[in-house]
Amino acid sequence: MTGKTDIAPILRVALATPLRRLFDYRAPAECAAPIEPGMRVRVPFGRQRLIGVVMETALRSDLPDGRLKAVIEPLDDRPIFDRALLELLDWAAGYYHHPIGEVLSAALPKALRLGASLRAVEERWRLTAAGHAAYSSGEPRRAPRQRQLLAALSDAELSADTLQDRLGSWREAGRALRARGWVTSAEQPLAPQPQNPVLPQPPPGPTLNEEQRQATERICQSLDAFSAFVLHGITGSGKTEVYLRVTGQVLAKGRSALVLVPEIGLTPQLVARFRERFAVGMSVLHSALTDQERLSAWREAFSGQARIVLGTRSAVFAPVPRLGVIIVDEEHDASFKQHEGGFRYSARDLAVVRARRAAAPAVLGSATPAIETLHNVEAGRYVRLPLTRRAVQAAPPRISLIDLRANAHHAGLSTPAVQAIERHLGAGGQALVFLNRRGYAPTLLCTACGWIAPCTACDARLTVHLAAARLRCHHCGADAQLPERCPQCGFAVKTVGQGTERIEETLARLFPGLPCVRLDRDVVRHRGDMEEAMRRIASGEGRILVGTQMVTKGHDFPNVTLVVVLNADQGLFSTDFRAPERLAQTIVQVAGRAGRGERPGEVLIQTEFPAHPLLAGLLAEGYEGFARTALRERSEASWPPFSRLAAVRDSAATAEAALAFLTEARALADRPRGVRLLGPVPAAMAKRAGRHHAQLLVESTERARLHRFLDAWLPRVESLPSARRVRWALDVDPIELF
DNA sequence: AGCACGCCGACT
DNA sequence: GTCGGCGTGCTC
Repeated sequence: MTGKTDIAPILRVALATPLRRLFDYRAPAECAAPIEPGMRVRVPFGRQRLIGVVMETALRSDLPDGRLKAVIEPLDDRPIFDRALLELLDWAAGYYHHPIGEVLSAALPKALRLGASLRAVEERWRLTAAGHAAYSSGEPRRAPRQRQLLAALSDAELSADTLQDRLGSWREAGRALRARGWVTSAEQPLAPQPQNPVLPQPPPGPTLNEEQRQATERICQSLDAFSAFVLHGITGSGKTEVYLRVTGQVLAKGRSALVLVPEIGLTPQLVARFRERFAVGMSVLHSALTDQERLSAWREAFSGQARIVLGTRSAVFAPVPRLGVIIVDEEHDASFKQHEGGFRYSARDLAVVRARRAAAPAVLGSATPAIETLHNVEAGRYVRLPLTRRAVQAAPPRISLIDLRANAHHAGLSTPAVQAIERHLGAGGQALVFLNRRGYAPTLLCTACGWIAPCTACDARLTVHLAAARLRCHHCGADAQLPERCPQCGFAVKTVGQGTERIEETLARLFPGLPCVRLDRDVVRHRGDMEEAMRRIASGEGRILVGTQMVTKGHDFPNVTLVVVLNADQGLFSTDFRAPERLAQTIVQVAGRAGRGERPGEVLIQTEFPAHPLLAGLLAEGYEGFARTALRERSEASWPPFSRLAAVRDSAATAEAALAFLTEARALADRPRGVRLLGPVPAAMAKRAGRHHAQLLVESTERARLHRFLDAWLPRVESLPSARRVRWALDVDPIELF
């Protein structure tokens, strides 16, 4: 035993297993430097060797000495998670009742989970003296790949990447030559690449209007302490400019900024705005990166080389030394909530917790803040900073309803809507038609026997994709040929209902010669597709734009003067208490696309229920009026944020098995205090991708009670035999219900 | 989660 | 007679 390891001989290690505890290990016998919390270590675990993270050090273990194993080796010479991040993750593990090892695992890029080095290093290969001798004497004679590798290295040391470029697959040969002692390899730190080396003095940015100035000032007044700000700015009011100004101040103080966005693919404009404004390193983290790209982006953040870290959901865990602000753009967006897999967290909520711990401000920006967020404003926890004026054009769009019961409509388009499109196109504007359903039609029906094309794996109908001549399930991805006759009775089939593909076809027929541009996942599949569509719209080549949810996010269409919402009615009568909020946000967001240029905008919403209070309220009082009503309704019904929810969800091969586990779990909750259990019930679409889903809700008016209950209950639920026969997960603060 | 061990069915 | 099904137990 040497040095400091004597002082703390026990390391408590978090491992990526579903076990809710740490594992004690002896520090390795010989170790150059002490191992601290936050460092990765390789440890023996049963018959496996795993990589874990040291959470704490201790003088002794509760385990008898004989059962303790020693750490194999440390992987880091400094903590991969600094103290603040480690504590945040530990807090998150507690809040979301998820095993700490899996939480830490979710916070690291895959390459680092697998043991990649913290620092950017390069693997350099070179010949040994024996290698040079062997090469000169023409060896090896019968292994051409090895001979090529020797030749490549004969006059220069080369990096693994260079070898890959020159020789293709060379690893096999490399291993063989190393075994013979002819070549060696070593890791060498890579010089940091200079970033934005030639960027001139950043542009000063446009003049702020009074509201933007006040918001910026208010945030910048408290850069050294935690505050949560809600930048509530209508579309086009210049939220981004406020983000940029605040970031500028943070950078000037020598600190760094973390910016979270819902989906990076849809916000290239935001990335571009930051890049062109600041002459500092910037790291962009999102799901479309390869493992290696993600690793380098993470390293840029970790090393402090990147002063702005911009990314999607999991970037909330990115290392940001001297964190000075966290900005969450479009904070209401549901994609900030991870709702699949094991560790289900809200990046927006964690951003606020992280900012508090970093004594830095959190800025939550949205035109349509989440009801929870507005409640936090009312409760005085968050400060609302309103931006009510449009930067470019003063008049907000005029919104009206089209009563589908009183107006003729064909193929989903009412006569007033068609006339409005005609009028706006005639005036030189562009029209945006919004329908949240891709494909040609949602149903294929037999005209004789009434057969409807079903998905065999889901409780859903197959969607007709006419151009591709396919029937597809939008829930499990099932894909079949489009039949011409009913497979049951052989009679003719017809399509029923509207999708974006069909709307595009209808509009092409109604407005011949005026090209449509469609924007949905079927059209925008690859990188660059979006840019191409945007170019066609911006150039005016496309006059009518048809799109799904995709058009509500991020992009500006300056010449669009008319927005038509084809079907606002999905969501008006949902059992999910959050459905109205989502609908209102979608309507306001899509309406915000109209008239962002100099012309005034018009928004038409087609509905069968023009008197519905949600639509009426939204029209009369805008999003804020809606939010007031929604908050009152939630309060009366005691839904979140006036109560706290957690959902246990599971899936199994049969509905019985899925329900059986939850029923047993519920039975384990004897006399729960201040907590209600609701269910279990089958999920809304009970069968999905061949599995049956169900859920059990846990509700309490007090967060602390809910969490105390979960702490006691979950370990018992876990040990149920039936827990091993289903796939289950806990979702704290679930976003979608039933 | 992995990975072992351990007992009961259809097969080279 | 074995290969392999998944039930059960354990991992510092």
